[in-house]
Amino acid sequence: MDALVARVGAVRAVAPSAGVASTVGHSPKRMLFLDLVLSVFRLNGLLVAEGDAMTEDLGLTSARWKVIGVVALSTAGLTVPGIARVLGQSRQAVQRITDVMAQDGLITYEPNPKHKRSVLVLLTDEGKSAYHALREVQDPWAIRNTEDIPIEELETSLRLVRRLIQRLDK
Amino acid sequence: MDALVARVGAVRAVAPSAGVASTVGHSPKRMLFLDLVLSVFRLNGLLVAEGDAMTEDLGLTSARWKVIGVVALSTAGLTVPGIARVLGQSRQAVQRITDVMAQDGLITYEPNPKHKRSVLVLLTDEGKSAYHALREVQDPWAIRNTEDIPIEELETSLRLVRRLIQRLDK
DNA sequence: CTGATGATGACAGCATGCTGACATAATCAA
DNA sequence: TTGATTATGTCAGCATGCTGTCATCATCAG
Repeated sequence: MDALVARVGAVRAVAPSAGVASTVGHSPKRMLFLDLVLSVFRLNGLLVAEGDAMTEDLGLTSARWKVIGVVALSTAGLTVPGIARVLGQSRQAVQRITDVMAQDGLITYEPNPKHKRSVLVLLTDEGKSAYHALREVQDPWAIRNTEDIPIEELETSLRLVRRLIQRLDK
Repeated sequence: MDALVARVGAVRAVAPSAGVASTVGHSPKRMLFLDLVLSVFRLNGLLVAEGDAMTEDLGLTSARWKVIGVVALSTAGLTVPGIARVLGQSRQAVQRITDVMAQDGLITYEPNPKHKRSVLVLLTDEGKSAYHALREVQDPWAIRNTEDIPIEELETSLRLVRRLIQRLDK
């Protein structure tokens, strides 16, 4: 909570008389959690912006970044609802992205031997090229952002986030 | 990366022949980080949905949830750009939310003695009532989601997320 | 084999958040 | 004080993601 209060208080430059309400009775865990929730909101926005900036020279966006990453990890293609399930998004949202990516020649819709209607999404040569170019920007970015962070902290945080995901996803 | 690969692999129910590409040469930290990034995207979506569900009976939404929480923490009001700075969002996005909240009688725009144009956002009685009702749902929710999580893990994760925010916010 | 159930495609509407642009007010340095 | 810079209000357009709806295809129990 301390940091949350500090953030509100820090805005006093604009409204100098603004103080901070009492936080008596707030349990530490609850405050930590609520602060974490707000921080996740904030980090999400920054990551989207970061993804957009990092991929704009490649004809990509943060939304395409998510999709191309998932498709690149599959060897035999994924259906649109399948990509959506991996990303935890609606199939309609993914469909909108893949449709534009297909128009731009990054992916192709190939017949699915296992399903007549639900085609498979595959990277075109151009898509693979974009993915490789993406990796050359994304990997140094990932390394740069973790080089001073102990691996134990990354593991702990990832585990916690996953735990929350699992709990909220029911 | 293991979990990422697992998630892609798990979708084989739809495209049964889909395998997983090689991940040789991927450093553990980088994979952890990229997995964390995707997980933050996912958690963000779930938290937005959770906020919407948790507040829908109160005339709120997840977006109003963020705003009302920040305003409630201030004693003398905040300007719209001030709220935006706390939340790390654009002032235009916040303005849109506060305008509707003002129409709904949850907040009022009061004259700012420190600034002629930039008015202060304050909770109305109805807004305070909504906030208290919100707390009665939000606090048990926060406790429920942290009761089996060690406080050290919450602290570590929050610190890591903040670190990333600070780094990406430049 | 058949009917019920679930999955998918396609279209629509909506909420949220972003950027750009412009005019005006506020602030600060010269 | 003046001029430049910054902050704010306002309007617009756009991207992303959600839900709802409906028709059609797939799957499975009976």
